[in-house]
Amino acid sequence: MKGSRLVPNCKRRHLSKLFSFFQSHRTLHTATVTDYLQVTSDDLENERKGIDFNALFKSCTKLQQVKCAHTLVVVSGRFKDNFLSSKIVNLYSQHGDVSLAWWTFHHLPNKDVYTWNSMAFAYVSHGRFREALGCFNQFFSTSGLRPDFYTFPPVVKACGDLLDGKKIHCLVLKLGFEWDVFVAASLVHMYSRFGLVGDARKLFDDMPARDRGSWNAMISGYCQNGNAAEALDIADEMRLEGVKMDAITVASVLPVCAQVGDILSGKLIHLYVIKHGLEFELFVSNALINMYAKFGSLGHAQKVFGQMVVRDIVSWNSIIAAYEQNNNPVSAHLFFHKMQEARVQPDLLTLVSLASIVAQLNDHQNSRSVHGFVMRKGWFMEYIIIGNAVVDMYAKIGNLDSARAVFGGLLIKDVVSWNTLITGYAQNGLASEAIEVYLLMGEHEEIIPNQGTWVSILPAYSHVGALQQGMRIHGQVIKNCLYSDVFVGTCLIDMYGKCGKLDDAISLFYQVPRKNSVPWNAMISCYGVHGDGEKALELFREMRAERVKPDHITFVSLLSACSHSGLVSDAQWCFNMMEEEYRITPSLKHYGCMIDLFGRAGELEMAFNFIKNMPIQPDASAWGALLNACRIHGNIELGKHASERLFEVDSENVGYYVLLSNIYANVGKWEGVDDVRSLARDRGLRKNPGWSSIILNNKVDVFYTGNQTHPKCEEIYRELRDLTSKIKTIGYVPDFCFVLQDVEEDEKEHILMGHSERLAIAYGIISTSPKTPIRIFKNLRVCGDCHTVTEFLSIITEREIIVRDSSRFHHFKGGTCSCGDYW
DNA sequence: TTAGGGTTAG
Repeated sequence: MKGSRLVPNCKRRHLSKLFSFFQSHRTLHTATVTDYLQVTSDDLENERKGIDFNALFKSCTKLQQVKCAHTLVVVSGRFKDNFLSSKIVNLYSQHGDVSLAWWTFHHLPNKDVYTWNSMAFAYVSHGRFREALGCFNQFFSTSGLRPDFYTFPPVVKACGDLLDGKKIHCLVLKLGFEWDVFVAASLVHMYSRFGLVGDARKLFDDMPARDRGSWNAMISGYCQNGNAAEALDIADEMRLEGVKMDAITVASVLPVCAQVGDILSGKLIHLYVIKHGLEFELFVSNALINMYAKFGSLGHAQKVFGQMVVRDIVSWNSIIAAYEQNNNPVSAHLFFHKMQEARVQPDLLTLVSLASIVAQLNDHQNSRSVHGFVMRKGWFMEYIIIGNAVVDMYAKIGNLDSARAVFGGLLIKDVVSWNTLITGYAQNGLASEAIEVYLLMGEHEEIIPNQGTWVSILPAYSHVGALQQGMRIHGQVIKNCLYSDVFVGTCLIDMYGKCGKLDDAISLFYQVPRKNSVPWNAMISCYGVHGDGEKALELFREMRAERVKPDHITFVSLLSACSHSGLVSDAQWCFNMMEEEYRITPSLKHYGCMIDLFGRAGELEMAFNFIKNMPIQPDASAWGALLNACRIHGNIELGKHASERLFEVDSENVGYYVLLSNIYANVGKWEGVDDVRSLARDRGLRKNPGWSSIILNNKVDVFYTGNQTHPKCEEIYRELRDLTSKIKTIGYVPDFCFVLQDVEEDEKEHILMGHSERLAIAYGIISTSPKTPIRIFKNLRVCGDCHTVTEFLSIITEREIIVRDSSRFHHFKGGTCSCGDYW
């Protein structure tokens, strides 16, 4: 290397490294320095005298050319100068290369306090807290020097736990540095960081002098502990003492306004920001974007973002997350593109948002790209958050195999990882897999279940009707003092309701906070499932009396409850109120409920007119509801029309073919049944995996249709054959229109016999003592033939049989069912 | 010459 020839006194190895850096900086300034050194190469000793070292060094530092400055120090032989070397350490700590900072520091023979402080600070500013503390300990035990005011603040910041913090605090007291405003502020912050905000406040109150930094430390202490009221109070106190808020104060307080939903304070602070010219501060703008995003005020968030002169990765992440978290993945994705156009490199949090965007868009192709990008970056190894986000992404797009694979590959799993997978299975209707993962999680003692766990597992248990297991979770919830949590409470209400324990659901409902619509919706839905529309309406009136604002889900539950109970005029009252009073635009689900309501009540013309007048395109559920009504009331013509429209929008759902075939069969039009069968066969039926579950001795047994893998399979089928021949003697005739396969009658009977609820009922009969009631849970709706069979079974076995299907409870007793539906 | 307090998270 040229450089090493220039300065024979310097260590060749170090110089070559430095000069390669030096040469890579091809700025005008470095070129000047290089030329200057070249000229002096012939007789360094003589020429050295002529170099205006100080001027060059100053220019280098001013232009942040730290490597040039470093080279200058080394080639001029001044690297043993504490002042200069410490300056280099500081420069490196500002400009990225902490290892070069250490190298400079390490080769200084006689380090002074300033040098040690600089090195510790370099580590702290790079987040390498353990090394910073190590540096301090070494300084304290080996240097024999006395720390100064500058020593403590970075070291206090580096403390990883309360014990470290207290040790440093003792040392501060022992050496008498506690009244320095910087030292005191860092201690205040340290105590708040470890949750001891009271101790922090005591230190703050004892301070003889406070500057803005001290106030900021105390305010941020409250903010980070979620004490919003105290934070806002003390900000007020600060104002009264004549200390103005700066960018740091504002950036600390804004997230708290968002946290506690105090939009008024947030907006007042925004006004303050504008008035005091803080709106172009990066941290302030970023905090404003985040606050507005949490309030759902995307227009304001975008306005702040648009007015920013300088944006960093946090600004981009914030605006992307703003749209992503307010369910606007398209705009979020657009901002991601703009970020790429601006050549800003995405970081971990960008990818966390992107994973969610991809999931919301159900974009299978890009889900792979996100996964690949994260893998190439090696982030899975280090950060749980992104691993969990990818698991969640796959689960949300229904790719549970990939979700499971990514989950399995995570080196570290936390409770969120487990919750994510459980929720993924549960929300994709795979309740037994969700339960399996939950039980597996129980084998890992280090994973402590939390609110998210209960909220993910309870719907799975209620889905399969596992009352005992659900009750056990209720016990754990009480033990963990989460019984007043509105989300856990709502899941418990739902679980008791869906497991047939309506009374328990109600008493729990009156124990949880009922300020928002969530628990009300669950309870209204419970009444609906149990066929009690009147009670659902009564509860809705109570909700209005308590001034709780209903949402779109409230009305879906309510309308569906009315439709099953035939409460036509009440439903119309609700439907009108939804738009007129609550300004909720009806969605397809609401329209579907209304069509179902008119249809069940026999008002087929009204239902048909309602569809024709819909302001949005009717979907399969709308036509499906009409088709079902046609089946109930035997209207072939309208049924045919409905099915034609239906098959235009969804030609794959096997259930609709069954409905149509049933319409023809009910009026003896067997050629129509045959037509539907061949139509279904030609189009290739999508098989709906139907299952039923039964719980015996705290164990859930799940039966799939046609399932032959159960250990007691033979006994079950034998019992079913016996029972079928018995019920035939008292009038049962199999209804083959529920079988769409074009096979012989024997085979059709066998297919019907394999329906999952029959397997579950037969298993219940052979496994329990006579006359014990049997409870079955089922994911789809009970087919008409199974309904008839169960009515007969309730006669010959003298048992109550309770079947909860996807929409309601059927209580069979003495040959009749409580559901009131026409089969 | 060096220090404290600040924005995004599954």
